[in-house]
Order: sequence, then C-alpha cells, then structure tokens
Amino acid sequence: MTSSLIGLLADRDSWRSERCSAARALEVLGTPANLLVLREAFYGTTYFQDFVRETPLSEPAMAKRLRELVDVGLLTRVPYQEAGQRTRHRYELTPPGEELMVAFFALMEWGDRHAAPDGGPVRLRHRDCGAQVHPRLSCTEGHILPPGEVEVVAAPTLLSTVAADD
Amino acid sequence: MTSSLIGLLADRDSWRSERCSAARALEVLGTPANLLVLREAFYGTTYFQDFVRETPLSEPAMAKRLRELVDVGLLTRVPYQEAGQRTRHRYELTPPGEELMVAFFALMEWGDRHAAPDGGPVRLRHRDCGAQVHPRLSCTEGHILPPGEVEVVAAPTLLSTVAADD
DNA sequence: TAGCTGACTTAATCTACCTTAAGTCAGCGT
DNA sequence: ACGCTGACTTAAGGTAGATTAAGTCAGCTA
Repeated sequence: MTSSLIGLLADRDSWRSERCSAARALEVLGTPANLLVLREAFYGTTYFQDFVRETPLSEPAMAKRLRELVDVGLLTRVPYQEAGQRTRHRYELTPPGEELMVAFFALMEWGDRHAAPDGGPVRLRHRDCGAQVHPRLSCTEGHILPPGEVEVVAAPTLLSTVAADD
Repeated sequence: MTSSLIGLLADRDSWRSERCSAARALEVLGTPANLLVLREAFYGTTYFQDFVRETPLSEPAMAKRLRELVDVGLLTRVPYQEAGQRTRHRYELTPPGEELMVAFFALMEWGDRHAAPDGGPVRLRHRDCGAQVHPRLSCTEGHILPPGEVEVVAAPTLLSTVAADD
C-alpha cells in the first residue's frame, strides 16, 4: 500500500470531497486551462498578449481565465504604461498564487520524468546557491522522504469526534 | 518578480505549451475529476464502490475516469476475490501514479492554507519518525527554499541551440 | 477631433464531460 | 440451470468551457 490511512476510518466521512482541501484547491483552479495560465505566470509572463501567445488558449478564453484568476485572488491586475501608449494592465502573481508553485513544479517534474525523454526543457535553480531545485516531501525532522513513507492521518483537532485514536 | 527566467528568452519558443512537461502532465490528468479519483487512491481507496462513494462522481463517470487512469498507467487493475464472491478488480496506484503524490499533497497544503480555516482535515506523517510532512522545494545543497528563491532556467542539454549560457 | 491599437466582449457554435435511468454481463451459490 | 449482485455500459440530455469571427472601447498620436 502506498500511503496508509491512520486514524478513524469511520471519520472518513468527515473529510470527503466537500472537506478535502485539495478538492477546494481544484475548485479554485477550476479548469485545466487555469493551470496553463498559472504556468505562464510562474514562468514570468505578465502581459495579456504574451499569455495568449504562449498558450493554446484563444483571446476570449484567456480573458475569461485571467478574470477568474484575478477574482479568486491568484493574480492581480497592475497598471502600467509604455512610452506613448495608454495605460494597460499586467497580471502578476499574488502571494497565494506564488505558493501554488510548489504544486506546479511537482507536476512539472512528474511530467519531465514520465513524458519527456530528455528530462524536460527547463530546470529549477536555487537563486542563492545555484543548486538544482526539486519539489520533495520533507518532514519537520529534516528528512526528505519518498511518497511511500507518508502516512495520511486524520487531523488531531477536529472539533467534534476524536475519541477513538489508536 | 516571483521567479526569474534565466537563459535565452528567445529560446522561449522551444518550450511552449507543446513541450512543457507540466502541460503534458495536465493532459494526462485531463480533467479535474481525474485528480479527484487520484486523491481517493492516495488516501488508500481501491474498490470501485468506494471511489464512487467518496467522490461526487456518478458510476458512469467513475468507470470512465478509472479506465482512463488505467490506460495512461497511473492505476492498475488487480484482481481479487472475496469469500463466496466472484473475482473482481481493485484499482491500485502504479509507481508513476504514486509519484504524483508530491504534487497532490502540495495542492492539498495550499488548500489547507487558503481555504480551510482550521488547517484541513488530514495531516501527513513520516512513517519512520512520526514527524509532520510537507511538500517543499529542496535544492541539492540541502536547502529548503520558498518559491521566491527559485529561478526557472532553460535546460542545459537542448540538442540544438545552447550557446548563450551565462 | 478623427483614427489607430491593444485589450477585451459578444455571439454563435461545438465538444467534452457530467447527470440520471436503464440495461448488460460474469460467475458464485443453490 | 437459474438467479443474484457488483461492476460496469448505453442512451438521452444538460452545462461549462472552448473556438472563430466580429464588435466595442479607451486614450495616445496626429
């Protein structure tokens, strides 16, 4: 078994989809297209036309996605003005948006490993030390662990029913 | 700026969506529903009915998702037989499927932080030391770093054009 | 003040994936 | 051999999000 479910299996009902944090994250991300747009943002894209150019999305779709991502607080519109041009807006990651990078980079690494023969077209580098960066599972004791060593346990502080711990 | 794009910006075209590993991963994941199903698998679910019960998906949709996930190699059908029952199949994560855990858990942690008031209903624990586990960006020098310290660089070994490295 | 341009919006249409409601089918127990 | 049951499949219909093709609109340039 890959990850063990520790704790009250009965409690399982208390964290079905409605309560699953990842499910909520997925609601926010909404559609795969939103992740495509975020990818662009992670790569540093901020201009509308660049978003359109770098993704397979059409203008109307992109406008919609960007608006949605701004609405949920992953991007912000920031005004800018180029010489001789009128004021326009760029789209920048908010801190919550930036925090999705870990998940995104994990996805990317997975894609590199399983869909790209040569390891993929981009690398992640630690700005401060230059070493390569990877998303990993890390425990508070400082261990880096493989997925197989993770146990999924019910959170200890559920208001109601936590009597039958092991 | 959140993450800097180092290397040839011109090379940017060489790793647009078609080549982006994460985009490929997204293709495989396909629909948000697939991630829901995988979530269940990560939590330890293996039986068809359990998948149906624990997610908002209907039977036909679940059958379709499971088949697709088996087809792309994230799950395998393994036969089993309960006493007095005919042979049926469970759905187990394959190693590639298991490797998606890092991405999934990162999504979950993000959801915990931004959508769950109390930190979410489940915790991750290191089987061997009991400490809490978090998805993190880790560099090969052993640093755990925030997303802001990551630089996205073009991969060094693209067959063709890599002259202008820094 | 008229025109240009980038950033959208609107409209019509298509498709993918969902739903519910019925089948279908394999094979164990009787 | 017959029926039951869990695991699907089929069918009909809905909705969300995509596409292309045209607008619209703000505001700097001329």
